[in-house]
Amino acid sequence: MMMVRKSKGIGERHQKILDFIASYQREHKHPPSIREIGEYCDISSTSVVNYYLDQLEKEGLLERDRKISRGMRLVNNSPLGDMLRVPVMGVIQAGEPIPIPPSDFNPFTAEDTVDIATSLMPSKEKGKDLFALQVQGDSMIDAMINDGDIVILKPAQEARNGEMVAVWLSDKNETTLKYFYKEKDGYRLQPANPTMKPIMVKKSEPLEIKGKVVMVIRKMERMN
Amino acid sequence: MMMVRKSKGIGERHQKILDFIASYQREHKHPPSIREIGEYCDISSTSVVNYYLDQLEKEGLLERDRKISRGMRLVNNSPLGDMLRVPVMGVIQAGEPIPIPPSDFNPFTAEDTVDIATSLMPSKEKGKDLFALQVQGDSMIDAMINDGDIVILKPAQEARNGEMVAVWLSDKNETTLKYFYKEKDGYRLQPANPTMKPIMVKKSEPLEIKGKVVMVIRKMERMN
DNA sequence: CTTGACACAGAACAGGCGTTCGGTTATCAT
DNA sequence: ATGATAACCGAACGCCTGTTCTGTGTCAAG
Repeated sequence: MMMVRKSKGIGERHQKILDFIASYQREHKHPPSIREIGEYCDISSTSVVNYYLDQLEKEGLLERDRKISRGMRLVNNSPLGDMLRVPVMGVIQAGEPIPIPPSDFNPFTAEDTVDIATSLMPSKEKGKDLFALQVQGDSMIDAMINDGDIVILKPAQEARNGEMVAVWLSDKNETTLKYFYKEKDGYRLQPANPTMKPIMVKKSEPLEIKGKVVMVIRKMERMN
Repeated sequence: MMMVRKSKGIGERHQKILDFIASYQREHKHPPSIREIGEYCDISSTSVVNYYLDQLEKEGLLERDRKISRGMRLVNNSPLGDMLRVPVMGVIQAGEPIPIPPSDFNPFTAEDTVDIATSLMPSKEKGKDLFALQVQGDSMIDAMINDGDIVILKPAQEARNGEMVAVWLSDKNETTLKYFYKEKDGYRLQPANPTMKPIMVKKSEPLEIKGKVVMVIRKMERMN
């Protein structure tokens, strides 16, 4: 019996071909040939595979370089995207100042870095001046940040309401991560955990904003 | 006159070939053929290109799939490009079951995905069966996981002590993320936040482990 | 000077691989 | 019934492409 597609949309077999191309590309680092597609999809004739590839191309899901071996590529997502290399400047912990990179710092020569896909980065923080810190200790726990977490920061001296910032309270000799709110009589540092009380800082008290938190990454690595 | 290489290291021509392969790959999304390399590098014989490619392969700068058209790939610098594409299967929230991908699921054709650099992945969880869920609501707050966070999970039906797991408590109709500990009389589900009390589950009560949490990602996106 | 390693050229061979074309079967509207 | 169309098969054709083999000129060591 025949398939029931009748010219509109994408059928099961089209999908299977797309899946195969993607996984083959992933595994072999180059696209499959028409005959390899046919073998995987139980299509005995190369002309039928060609027939389907033509349709996929018309649907805009595939690009083809005719006459070139394996000259096809999936056109939707860009699997080989770019990523940012963010330098890990050190650790952040209560009672210690926050290390800040010098302006001429080159992330590619840094010893310790983390790679972040640009597709993961919020908004337009794609600038290259980002830096990362590893959290040490449980002191940030009211910011929903655990021991060992990696926080990615964008250097900043001021912040808008609702942004999470890294602040240095010099009189308390304390480093902390909190949501930042400006109020009439000073600043409110709101923990991320809503069950916890905010810290109120008067205008007279010193408060240095060191950076805005852009992202938090927690790796769950346990034992062996 | 001849080139002056004499068997050791990489010469000017090797470098030109590597550069060409890289730029050709960027432009065409697939590697060049031997003859195309020859044309660009002013090498009239395919055997000479092959000769150079062999050397590059011996140097470990190139990999080749013999007999396969354009079956070569640069192996050296991968500061950019080595990432996992993890499908976002849906949301996780209290009172809802956890969506689990079918075994034949292909992440590369998924509509919603997140890209994670393999360098960020813990241990050897580099398998392709990972999936991601977006946290909805504050119910996971005692697991140090906030509304909007992305959790990356590895499918699992059982866990070892100390691992963070996604569990489905069918009698309480509740989904939750907790650290897992097996004890004499049942299981202890320990919140990540040490100021909070654990949940004790008796052996008689139903407890379904759905997956182990491998990573948590929090994007701090605020206003515009 | 001889020898051998090295860096090439060129041609021929053999598979790989996309393309094309003539047929076949099933479904469906006319 | 009949023609149109979609979904196939198989084989042949021919370019694409990697491989291999023979040969040539250079250069340094013995």
